[in-house]
Amino acid sequence: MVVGGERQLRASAGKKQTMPELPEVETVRCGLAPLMVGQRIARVEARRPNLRFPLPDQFNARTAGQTVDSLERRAKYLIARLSSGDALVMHLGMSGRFSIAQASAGVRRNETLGAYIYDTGADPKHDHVVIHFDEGVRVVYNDPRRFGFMLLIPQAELAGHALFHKLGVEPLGGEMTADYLATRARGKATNLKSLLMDQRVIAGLGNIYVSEALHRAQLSPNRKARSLADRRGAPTERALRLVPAIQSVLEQAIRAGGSSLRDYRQADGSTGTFQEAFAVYDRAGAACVRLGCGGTIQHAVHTGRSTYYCSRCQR
DNA sequence: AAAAGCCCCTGGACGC
DNA sequence: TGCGTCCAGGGGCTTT
Repeated sequence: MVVGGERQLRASAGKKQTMPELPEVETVRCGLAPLMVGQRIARVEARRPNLRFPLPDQFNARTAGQTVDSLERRAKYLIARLSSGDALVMHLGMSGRFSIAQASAGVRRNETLGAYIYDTGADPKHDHVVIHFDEGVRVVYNDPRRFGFMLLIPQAELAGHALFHKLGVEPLGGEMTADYLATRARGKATNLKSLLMDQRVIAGLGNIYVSEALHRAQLSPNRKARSLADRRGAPTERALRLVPAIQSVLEQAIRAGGSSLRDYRQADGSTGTFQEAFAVYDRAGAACVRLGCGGTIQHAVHTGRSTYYCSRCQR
């Protein structure tokens, strides 16, 4: 696998790219963690001054020589805790991706590299940040649209930071109960799609998985959010259906390695496969896959985002 | 305060 | 084939 000293797969899937949501970010985390955690950063190379936000002041000075103590995920953020006490917070935005390269010929292959390789087939001109590790591994951040960002935040300030302090529950963390959803939805005039997209309510859901979860729960995206609660604020049967629908779709997507079509390649060169299991996303005009439904997938727009749903079985 | 709209950015799809 | 136009969207910010 080590070819010409550069170990970097470059291939393209030739498919439409989708954005990273929770399952994709979790897939990235699982792939990067064995390469980064416990390793010492040799230097960080910022090839441009900013992504969505300016890259951190003294980026290299504050990271070089630091060890990565852990790599965590919160919502769609990756958080690398450094031995300095800082946290490197990374967000992939719409088009962010990581690839991994080994520095030079003759470097003993790091066996953990076999776990996941993210190759992107991405244009190197969008390789904006390169993290060089002592062992010769490079973690390369590529982001054509530059909606992603990286920030250095003292770990002690993470919880209170504007990015995090308003975030809602993790959908897979055990706090997302029907009672919780009912409490947060009670009295809300907005539609169900917008409620589920609201990161202050549930952290990490995005456009694809909201559509998929609503189909799984047989709930219309147009339904009023408040219909998840009854008059006394107790969860309705709809809220009880929604919880396992959200969780199962996310768990299935994580098991499939995410669904981002061109990204997050695994060691054998395969991509995430969950897009093959989409029931509604990007399927406008197609037949509903629910057995015996016979409906047709509709396209709609909620708060500026595409929504896909079956108007027959989602009520 | 809640809800909706705007904007950042680039590549890909599409129409002529 | 080339060029223009539109669309994708996470989330911070602004407006209503």
